[in-house]
Amino acid sequence: MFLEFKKEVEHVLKEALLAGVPEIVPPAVAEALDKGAWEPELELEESEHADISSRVAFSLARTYKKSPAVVAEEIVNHLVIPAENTLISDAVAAGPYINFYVNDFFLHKTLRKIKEGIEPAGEKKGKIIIEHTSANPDGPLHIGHLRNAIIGDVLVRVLKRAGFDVETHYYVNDMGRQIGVVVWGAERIAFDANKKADHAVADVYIAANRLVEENSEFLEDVDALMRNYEAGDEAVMKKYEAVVKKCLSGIQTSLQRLNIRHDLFVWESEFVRGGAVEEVMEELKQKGDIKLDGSDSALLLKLDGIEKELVIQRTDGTSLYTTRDLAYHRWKSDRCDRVIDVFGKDHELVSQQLSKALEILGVKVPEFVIFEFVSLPTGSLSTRAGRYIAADELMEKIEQRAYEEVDKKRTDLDEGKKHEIARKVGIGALRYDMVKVSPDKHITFVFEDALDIEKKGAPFIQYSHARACSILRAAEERGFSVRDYDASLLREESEIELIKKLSRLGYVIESSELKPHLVAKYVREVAEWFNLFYKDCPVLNAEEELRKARMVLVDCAKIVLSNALDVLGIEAPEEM
RNA sequence: GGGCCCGUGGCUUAGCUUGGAUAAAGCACCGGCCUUCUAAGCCGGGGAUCGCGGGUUCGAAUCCCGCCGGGUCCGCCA
Repeated sequence: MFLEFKKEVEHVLKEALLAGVPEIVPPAVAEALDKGAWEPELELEESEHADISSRVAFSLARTYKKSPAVVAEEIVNHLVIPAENTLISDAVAAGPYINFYVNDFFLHKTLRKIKEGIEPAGEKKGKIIIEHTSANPDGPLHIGHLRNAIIGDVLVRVLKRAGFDVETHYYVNDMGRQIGVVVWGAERIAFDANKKADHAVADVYIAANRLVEENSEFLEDVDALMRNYEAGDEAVMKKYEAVVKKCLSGIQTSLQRLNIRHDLFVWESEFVRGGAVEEVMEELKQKGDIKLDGSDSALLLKLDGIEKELVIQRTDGTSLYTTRDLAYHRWKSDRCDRVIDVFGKDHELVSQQLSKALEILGVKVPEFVIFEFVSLPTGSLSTRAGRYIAADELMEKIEQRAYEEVDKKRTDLDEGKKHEIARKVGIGALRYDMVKVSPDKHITFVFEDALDIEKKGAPFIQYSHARACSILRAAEERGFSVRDYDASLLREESEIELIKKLSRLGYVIESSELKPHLVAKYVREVAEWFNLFYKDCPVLNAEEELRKARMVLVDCAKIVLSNALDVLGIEAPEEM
């Protein structure tokens, strides 16, 4: 509803500017005005002093040669708020600011719209393909992957809500050396059948890697495997497929537990065998600034503004990761309107090279969401040094920690229920922790902090939701129902502020599309306001008419909380 | 060495795109609140030279330049 209010303010303010400005504007602007071409900058901003505020008077003050406060006053004098069917109650000049306030109709309409159901955005805005996680299939996910996966997944959810048709990809790097090592290792080391598939693969990878490092002839075996795989040798392909699929099945189990799913797993080898990589290479040779590296003739591509040339083909003629990625991006680009990649900071240069090369090919350049690294107090993550925390281990511990909490607080519940709540709270806390911070902020992962359910993260929000559910449950038990209600009875500050907060869901989704942490902040604020309302305003014990109105408000808060949590991929428990 | 990112109370952060109304939260700390819908909650308190130094501006956490500290990348790896 807030979006509608904002639009109306924009309209009204613009009309006022067009009506009020002419006498004093400079000739150039006056001329544009005559042609109807002047698009005034409204400078609207959120404000603690109003529901929305404009500081346009500041910038006009210069041309007016009057003080901002006087200008604001004059604009307000020209401001006409429609007599009816408006969401604006008032516009006042507060010094240099023009403050706009919502009216009762806005509040009523907000509740009505929420009760009718949260609309998943009216018109379709086009198709987006978003790639995230894409961890190499040589072992389980660790915390670094987790940040990628969770940011990516929240982005997917935000964009879907914003009205896009979203397809999620996991790009499977099945052609790298490390996969070759695993496949080689799988021929002589058995997978531990008692372990989760991806962990079993990691064991073999680590063991095989050690053997290969100690013995260079093994290395040649691996190279041979890689060549044969790229060439499409049937028997080798079968071996690869078995290993990669095994690992992916384990990874998918982890992702599922996190409430994340991908629509498509795209194997990079498809682009080699399907000829797409070859096509890209040929085209780059024609359109790009190509040079040969020495006599051995690896192919280098010069990219605008980037010091280092990009190697697009090895001396032996085989392809490289980046070239295959180019083919993948061209394919994606043909199938959608926007391409979004969630990459770690270490891939930033790659993303720039990718963009430049795609420009040469005339392919739509993807949008990148680059997130900074997750490190441990002991230093940066390193799989080889054994300095990492597996996602599975983390989920296990955090759920267990959540269980202890539920067990302590709800002795009345049965085990199944307690475990279910613990799962929702634990995973929710983890997801919230990963997404609440801006992607370009470096994170030091402290295990104890992540396990600390007490901090104002997901559990706090889920708790508000559970409280709302609890009131509605109790109301039902007492036979209270609401057919008609009078929203104008909601006059307490905490009631009005809560409604205003609820009205912003659509606005937040709209305005934070590539900034998932803003959604996290919003949900927390809704929960805070709900808690204030909960404290201030008894629902069940209120006089009948007021009770009905408050029940509606509780219901709306519940709806917004669960929807906003869903945008974050966090489940909303009915009780905690 | 060069590119990119980060640096806001003791700790973790929001605000920076588009400069404006007392710099906003959480954790921790101190003090209050369970005979009323779940205290995983609420209220109050102390605590910030917005890394440092210049500049632009009527006005800078926000824009520009320099510096310092941390991260990351700079493979015929992925």
